[in-house]
Amino acid sequence: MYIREKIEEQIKQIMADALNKSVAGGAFSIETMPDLFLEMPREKEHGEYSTNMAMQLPKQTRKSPRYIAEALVENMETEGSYIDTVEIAGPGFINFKLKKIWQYSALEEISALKENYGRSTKNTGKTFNMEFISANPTGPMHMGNARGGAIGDILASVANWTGYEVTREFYINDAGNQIVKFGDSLDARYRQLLGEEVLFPADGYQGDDITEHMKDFIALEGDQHLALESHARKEILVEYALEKNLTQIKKDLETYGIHYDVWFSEQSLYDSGAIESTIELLKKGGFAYEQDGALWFKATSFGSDKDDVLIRANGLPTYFMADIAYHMDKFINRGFDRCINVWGADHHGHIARLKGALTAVEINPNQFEVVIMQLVRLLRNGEVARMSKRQGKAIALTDLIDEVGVDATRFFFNLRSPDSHFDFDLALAIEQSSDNPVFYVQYAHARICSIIRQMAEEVNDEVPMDLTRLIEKEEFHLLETLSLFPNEILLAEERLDPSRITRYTIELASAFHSFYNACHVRVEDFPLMNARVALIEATQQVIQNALGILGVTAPERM
RNA sequence: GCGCCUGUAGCUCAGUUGGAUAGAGCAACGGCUUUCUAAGCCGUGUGCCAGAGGUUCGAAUCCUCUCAGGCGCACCA
Repeated sequence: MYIREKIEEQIKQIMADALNKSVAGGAFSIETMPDLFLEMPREKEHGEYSTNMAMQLPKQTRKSPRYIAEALVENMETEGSYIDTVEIAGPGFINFKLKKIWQYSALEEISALKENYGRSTKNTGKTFNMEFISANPTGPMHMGNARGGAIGDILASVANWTGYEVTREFYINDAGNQIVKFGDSLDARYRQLLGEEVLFPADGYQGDDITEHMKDFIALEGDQHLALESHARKEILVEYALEKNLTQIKKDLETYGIHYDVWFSEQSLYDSGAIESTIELLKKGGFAYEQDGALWFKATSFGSDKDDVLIRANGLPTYFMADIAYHMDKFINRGFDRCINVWGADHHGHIARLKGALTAVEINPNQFEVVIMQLVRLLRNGEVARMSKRQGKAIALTDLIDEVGVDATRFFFNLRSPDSHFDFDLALAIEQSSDNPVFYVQYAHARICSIIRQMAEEVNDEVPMDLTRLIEKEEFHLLETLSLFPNEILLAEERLDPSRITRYTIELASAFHSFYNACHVRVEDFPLMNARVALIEATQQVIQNALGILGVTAPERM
C-alpha cells in the first residue's frame, strides 16, 4: 500500500471516529452515514486533503455546516497520525494539512520498489482481454490504426500495472464480405496484369498494394491460375495475399512497439462450429427469429430500437453474428473477467446490440466495455484529407513512423483522451521541434541521467543522507508529483483513459525542470547533496516507469 | 427524424465524477547562464465554461430544451 492510500485511510478512520464521538456526545444525530470522501484541493492553502462531510449533513441534522464541522473537528483525535493541522474553511470544508515527513516516505517507497513503483494489486488474480485495432487484413496498417494501437496497447499496460493478467488480442477479419471484395479486387488485378480486359469492381480495393501483390504472385506462379474457375482462383489469391498482409501487419505493429499475445481468426469461428452453436443457443433462448429469409436477433428486447440480422437471406452470417460467437469464446471458453475493445467512433452503434446479445447468452454485459475513440482527422496544409483504404490515399503507419518516429507517434496519439476529436497535423508532427512534448519529457530524463553519471564519483557514502533537508518548494512539488504516480495509474484504469499517463509524464518533467533550475544537486553540503541525488534518482525511476507504460524510450543522453 | 460523442483563453486541450479565486501547453511580450544538458526556468494577459431554463448550501460538471460540429442509424465491417 502506498503512502497516499495509507494517509487517506487514516484520515477516513479519524473522520469516522469523530463522527461517532460527535453523535455519542450529543452534538447532533444522524440517520445515514455521509460519504467519507476526501478530495485534493487545488489551492495549497487548503491543505493536502479536504472533506465536505459537514456539508452533507445539515439536512438530516438540522444544524449548520459550520456547527457540524466544529463539532467534528473538536472530536478529532489526530495524535500520532500524519495530520498536522485541521482547519474549517469556507462554507464548511474541513481541511487537513499533513506533516511534511509523509513526502519523504514517498521517496523511500520509490527507492525501495524501483521499477515496480506504481504497480498495485487492486486487480490481482483477474484476467483482462484487450482487443484493439482488429483492422481488416486487406491492406497495410494506416494512420487511422495508429491511435487505436497506442490507446489499446497502453491501456493494456495500465491494466497490467493494476494487477490484471492481460492478454493483448487482434481479431483478424479473415471471413465475410470484406474478404469477398478483397478476392474480387485481387482477381481483377491478376487478370488485368495478364492482359485480360476486366472491369475493376466499383467498391473494390484500389490501393497499389493489391496490384503489387499480384505482380509478385505472377512472378512466382505465372499465369497458371487463369484457367481455373473464378471462385477457386480467388481462394488461392486471397490465401496468398492474406498471408502476406498479416506478416506485414505483424511486422509493422512490432515496429510500432505492439506485441499481441493472440491473433484470433474470425474464420476459425466458422471452422470450429462456434458460429453454429451460438445460433442454436440464441434460437433456444428465443432470441432469434426468421423473417424475409434471414435470421434476426431480437435486439429490441434489450433496448435497441431495431432488430439486427444474424444470418443473411443468402445464408452468410453477418459480422455481428461472428462477433457474438467471438465474445462468447472470450468469456465462456477462455473465461476472461473483463474484455475491453477499442473501437472507432463510427462503430459506437454496435455497443448496445452486442451488449444485448451478451445478455441473451447470459454473460454480464458490464464485463464488456468499449473505449470509443473519436476518429483521427488528418490535416494536410490546413485542409482536411479523408483517409480511405479503398481510394488508396491512406498514409501508411510505416511512413508515419519513418517520418515522426515511434516515440513521438505513440506519445502524440495518447496525449488526448480517446473521447476528444483529434487533428493530426502532418506538418507539425513531422517537425521535430520543442512543440512536441515527447522531447520535453525525454529531455528531463536525459538531464537526470547526465547528473547521475557525474555524481557517481562524488556521492559520499560515509555521510548519511538526510531527506529532511529537502525543504524548497520546488522539492516539495516534485515529491508530491512523484507520490501521485500510483494514483494516476489507478485512475487511468478506472476511467479507461490511458492518456492520463502521458499528461502525467509532462507534469512530472515540468516539476523536475523547475526543481533543476531552482536547486543544485552538486553542493558542498553532503547530507543535502545525497538527499537531492536520491530525489533525482527517484524522478528518473518514475519517468522511466511511466514512459515504459507508454512504450516510449527513456534516453540516457540527448 | 432518432441515437452517441464533442463544444472551456487567439489555437490545442486539462479540469481529481458536484466544491472554495476555472487551469496547462502553444502563440505574444519581458527577464534568467562564471557552477550539474537553455530541447530548460521565471514573470506578464485573456474567459457570458456554446446558449436558455432547472435541481441545491454550491454547477464547466447533473436534468430538460435550443444552437453548432463530428459519427452512426444496411441482409457493410
